[in-house]
Amino acid sequence: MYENLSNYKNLSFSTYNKMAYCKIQKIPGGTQADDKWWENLESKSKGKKWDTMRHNGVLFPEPYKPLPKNVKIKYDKKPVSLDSTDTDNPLHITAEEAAVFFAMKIDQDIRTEKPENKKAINDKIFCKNFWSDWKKILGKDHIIKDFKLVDFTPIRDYIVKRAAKKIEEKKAMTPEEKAELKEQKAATTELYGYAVIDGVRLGMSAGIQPPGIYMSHADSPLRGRIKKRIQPSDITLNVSKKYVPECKINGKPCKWGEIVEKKDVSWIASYGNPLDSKNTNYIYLKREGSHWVCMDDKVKFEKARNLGKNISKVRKGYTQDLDSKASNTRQLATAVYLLDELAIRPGTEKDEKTESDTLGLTTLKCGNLKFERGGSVTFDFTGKSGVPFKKTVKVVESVYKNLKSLCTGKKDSEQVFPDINAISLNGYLKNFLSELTAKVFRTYKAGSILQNELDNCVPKSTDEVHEKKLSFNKANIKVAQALNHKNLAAGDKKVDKVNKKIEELKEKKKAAKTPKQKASAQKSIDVQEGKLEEASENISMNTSKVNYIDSRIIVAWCKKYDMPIEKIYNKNLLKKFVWAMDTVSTWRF
DNA sequence: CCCCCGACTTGGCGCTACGCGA
DNA sequence: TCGCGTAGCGCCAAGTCGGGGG
Repeated sequence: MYENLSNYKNLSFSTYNKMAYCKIQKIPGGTQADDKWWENLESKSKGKKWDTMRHNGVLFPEPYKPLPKNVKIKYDKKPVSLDSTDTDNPLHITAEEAAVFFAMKIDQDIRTEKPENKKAINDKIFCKNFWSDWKKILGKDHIIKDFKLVDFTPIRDYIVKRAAKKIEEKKAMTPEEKAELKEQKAATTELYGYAVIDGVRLGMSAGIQPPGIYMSHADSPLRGRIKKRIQPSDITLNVSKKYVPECKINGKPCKWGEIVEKKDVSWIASYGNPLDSKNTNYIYLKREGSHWVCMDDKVKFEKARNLGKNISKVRKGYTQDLDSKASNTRQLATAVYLLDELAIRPGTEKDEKTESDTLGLTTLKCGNLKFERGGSVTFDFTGKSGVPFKKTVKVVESVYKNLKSLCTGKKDSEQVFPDINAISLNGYLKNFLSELTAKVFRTYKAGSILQNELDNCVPKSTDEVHEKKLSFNKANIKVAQALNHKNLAAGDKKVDKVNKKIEELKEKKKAAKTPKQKASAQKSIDVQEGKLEEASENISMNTSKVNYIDSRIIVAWCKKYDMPIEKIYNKNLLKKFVWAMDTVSTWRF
């Protein structure tokens, strides 16, 4: 598996990088990264990211395979055949294919809502949006006129059965067949899984989004709309002009939409979002293998650290403004106080016609605030991706007074901060610290909480690895709580499950005959109990680990207490944070 | 000058490979 | 060896924010 962290002690950033990446970078057209390559990387003139970029283009999804002729939807209880070959419409999808998409969603829950009443088929907007797109594919003379009379269950039942059969077939495969399948996959990865940047091969994921139905994470007014099938002519490739790859779809030659050579960006290909071509989708290097992401991460954490160094100055600044005579300034200062205190996202403005009405700091409405006795305020709103945010905090007197006056005489649906937005908030923050933006507060919060928790967490040298891991998790949970990262799908079942397991393990411990068995049972109990808090609040630690926690804090702690870092970071995270591995044990956020 | 959108980060969750206990 | 549960990986949705362009 992974070598122990101690092997990497005192390696420089570039040396470690080379160890991680260069061993595997032998491909036609790509040489191994040498010192010069890494030096160039750091010294590239501003805005320029690469000199040569080479890749084999993008990978299109499989074409649609028609259903057997006897599998049909029912319209008004009678079987109806749908066209399965004509894709001559703006979505490039056959009428039957669209029906298959819908049939596979009818039992699915709309995310964020209670499952019992929120099957997609019962969601009026979901159905209305699908119907309006499907109607266009069917054409206006089609016999299907009333969506309510369409029964998709025959297709659903067929697809479910087919999927089950496929699993059985896979199980029944001989080792040789399995090996061949694996080889095929590897061959595709070999061809489409890498880009060569300035002569160095790096992982990319070349897959174009397949067509389907747009499933919003929250309550987007566009949920249920059909996402079109992307055509080669929709694709813009970013590639060195002398290395433009051949365009092929299902083995047939085709033509790329556009070829560009934009050296100031890191994307490899782009195309209009399949739902709404005003937005752009991108193909990038894999996050964990991208040297650009590595370097940007480092910059991001340094910004957060800089906020930490200057936090008293920043606090002093906005505290003064809390009592400013100008209403605008008071609003800004109050918002920054909340940013600092609660690490809420800034809340950029949204288009209510096409986007969910999830909220952030500057878009909060008076109905989201409740003024409690004793100077506390409860914040209750739905945030990014439909995650509920509900916290009660005691605020300083000026903030309480400001918030109260901002909400007095206003309807619940009116904005708490009518005169500010994310842009003006960021502009205001620049007064205190250049390069400071609202989201930096979240990164700063994550770093400072983890550093604090780990400072107070001093494992005994006799502790086993799993005990150290538990201590670490406790600290990580604190961070995830602060950032309100949750896993809603698990519901309440998770806690019950953990509790049940603990009971079982206790029984097992009682029944244990040898001290060794007893100890092993206790270890399992510890692990489960460690999960209890996480489960009870549906906390998800992953997002903070991937995006918010400065890996240097973790590396330093691991070195200090001889904790193998691979117990905290998986393979990909080890790669993503490769730049931090030479951090010394005394390093602090 | 301002606003829209380009480019990138951040987010939850479904799927699957894999490891563990029976 | 087999079935089962789970971590983790990849997918794609949903944010942030600065600067290009009208």
